[in-house]
Amino acid sequence: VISYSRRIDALCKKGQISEAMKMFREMEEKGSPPDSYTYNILINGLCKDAQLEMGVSLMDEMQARGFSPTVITYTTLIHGFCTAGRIDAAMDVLDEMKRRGIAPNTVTYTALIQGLCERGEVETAVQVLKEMKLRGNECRPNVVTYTQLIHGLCQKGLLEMGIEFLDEMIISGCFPNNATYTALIHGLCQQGRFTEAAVLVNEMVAIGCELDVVIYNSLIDGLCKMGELDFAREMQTLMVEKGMAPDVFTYTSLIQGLCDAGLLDEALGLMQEMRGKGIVPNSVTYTTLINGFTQADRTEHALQLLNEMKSKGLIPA
RNA sequence: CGCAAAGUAUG
Repeated sequence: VISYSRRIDALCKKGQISEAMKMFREMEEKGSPPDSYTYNILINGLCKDAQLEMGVSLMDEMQARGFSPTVITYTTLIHGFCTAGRIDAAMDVLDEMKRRGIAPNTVTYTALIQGLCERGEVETAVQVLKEMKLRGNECRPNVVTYTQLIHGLCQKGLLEMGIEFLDEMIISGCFPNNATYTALIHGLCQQGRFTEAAVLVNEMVAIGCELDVVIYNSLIDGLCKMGELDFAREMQTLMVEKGMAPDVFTYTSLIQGLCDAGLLDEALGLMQEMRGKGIVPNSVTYTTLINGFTQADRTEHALQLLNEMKSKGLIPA
């Protein structure tokens, strides 16, 4: 059962849902019927594939078979509905799990916060966090909870509020990590508030976080979007000096910056440079360049890049 | 530790 479940999980995570379903049904015949783990795995796969109703009927099926849905089953569905923007349906699932005596935990509420933020229901998300703190124990907010909330706030442009929650989490003894700081640094950079982003960079180093490639990429992207291409390149040099390898995100940001500045041939040069470092341009990189050339009315070059992309088996992003 | 939640590039 375990090896079947592992294989089904792997298929789901590769997006091969129908293959996963087939294997799931096959388990019966081979005499090792699915258990509640297997059901949860497949329900998660269905949710990630936006097949929410199918996920719900699978939960009904597991119940009919005598496996009670667990907190993981319900949380998986809540996360699925939240990701689909169906907060009301997520709330229904939450009510049902409570009715059945299954206690929501930190993960459950964190999924809910994500959905609420994406729907712009920021105040409700903050309320959920408060409730988590009141309940404590299994519901106590952790670094993921705070990061999720901060990320959601930053995406809505509510940076000041995000910074307040950064302070709050530290005060409550929950240590921010790179994901937490990335949410804020990225948000600040997107608004051109590079100086404030740099302050947070210093802060994170001071508390013992290592600057990773994602942080550097966020800073480089911000500088590019501000038109500060020289500073962006300096930042790239700095990251290399610190032992961090630029990746396809780094280069695509730089290429975008050059395209925006009308420096298309320089942008092509960067694609060569990245290739020279063994970094393979992906469909986003190509799309960035193609759009740049198109907007500059260098359509022939854009088409050439499009063909090159297709010849490498890449689908336009 | 067979299963659920968080950070960066184009559109």
